[in-house]
Amino acid sequence: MDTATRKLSPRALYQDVAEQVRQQIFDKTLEPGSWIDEQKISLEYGISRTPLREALKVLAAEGLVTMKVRRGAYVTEMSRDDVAQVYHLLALLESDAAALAAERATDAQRTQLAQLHEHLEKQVRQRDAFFATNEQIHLALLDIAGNRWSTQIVLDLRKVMKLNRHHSLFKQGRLPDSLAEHRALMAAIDARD
Amino acid sequence: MDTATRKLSPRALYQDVAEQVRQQIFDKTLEPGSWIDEQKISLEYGISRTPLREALKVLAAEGLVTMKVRRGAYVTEMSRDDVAQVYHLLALLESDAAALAAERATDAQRTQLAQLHEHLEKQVRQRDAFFATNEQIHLALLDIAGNRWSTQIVLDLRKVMKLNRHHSLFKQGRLPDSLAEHRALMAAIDARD
DNA sequence: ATGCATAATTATGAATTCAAAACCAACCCT
DNA sequence: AGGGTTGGTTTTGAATTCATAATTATGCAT
Repeated sequence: MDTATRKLSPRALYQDVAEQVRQQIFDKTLEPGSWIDEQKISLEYGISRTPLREALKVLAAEGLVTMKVRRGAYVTEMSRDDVAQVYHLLALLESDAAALAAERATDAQRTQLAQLHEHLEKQVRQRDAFFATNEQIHLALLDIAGNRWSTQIVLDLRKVMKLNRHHSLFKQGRLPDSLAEHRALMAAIDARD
Repeated sequence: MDTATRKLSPRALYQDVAEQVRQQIFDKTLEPGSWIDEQKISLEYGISRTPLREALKVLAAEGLVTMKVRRGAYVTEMSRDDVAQVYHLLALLESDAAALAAERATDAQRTQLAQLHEHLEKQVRQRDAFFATNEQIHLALLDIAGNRWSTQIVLDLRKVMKLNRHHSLFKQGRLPDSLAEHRALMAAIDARD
């Protein structure tokens, strides 16, 4: 990699690589269950295996890949049980964040949430936009709750959720429920409860 | 490292190293806030920097160390806020696990829990033994709840809790509370609620 | 004497090299 | 013909080497 590119990135190479591999996992270029060929990928990116191996350890910690001794890393496969478990966990953590947010939010934060919610209501027909705003709201709630450990865990869990191909279908079916929950949530936040 | 030792360990070297550094962090050989000298430690262990660096990335993912670009890694410092946040999270996750366990536990698992609880009651005067049994019960509950993601997160959070020196004092003051909670919990489990 | 600039040192980040374990296939023996 | 063994190939695991950024120290000028 040329020096000019390096200068512009405040991140270490292995972090960039982790992000690229993460994207390849999300867009299914690297399929769940498939082994990750270190040599092939490092050649592909024009780097050595060292930063790639460090990146793989980061991804393993996030749960996106699984490492087997002397066999290397493969993309994690999510069973139906795994999906249910992670979904349960996300619900638990985000409910907690919402409850804390209802107590602690400042007036400015409340108006911001109200705006996002209003925005959401208008996007019921546009799935992608809806999900994007939905995620924004959830992140805002986490931010207001102010528990950095909780936030980090939710971000990681959302990543592994993206591994599952039934993910969008799953959420799609729950769209009306989601909207109802959000309305109840906004009411609770207004009531500071 | 000699081949005989290697044969016996199914783990990779970086995992062993991660465990050793972890212990050094727990027993305060490596103090919170202090920089980790890669060269020094790799010499100390008689290994190269490569597996140590990989181990540090694992520890960074666990939250035990923090990495700064071009500065290396330092042992994470837990602020009072951090401790409160992690404590809150642990309470949330373990309550959830307990609730699930109350629903799902088999008869065999219930008797096992009852035995552990009985054991605990007898150890009120022995702090160390009490904490050990206490932890056993919590792990058993997580196991019964059967959410591997949740279990992994709790294990990681317990690790970072050990960073804090006020940790044991904190728990000490809560010992009677802890016992009361456990009694309520056992009642709930008996009632399958 | 103090402050800034520059050089030397030190430590991290990455590439390369070396070692060894696992996989695969061909061959031999029963 | 089938199964096991052995040799070769491939890939991972770790050590070593090289490059580069950051820190520290030194010297010069004001």
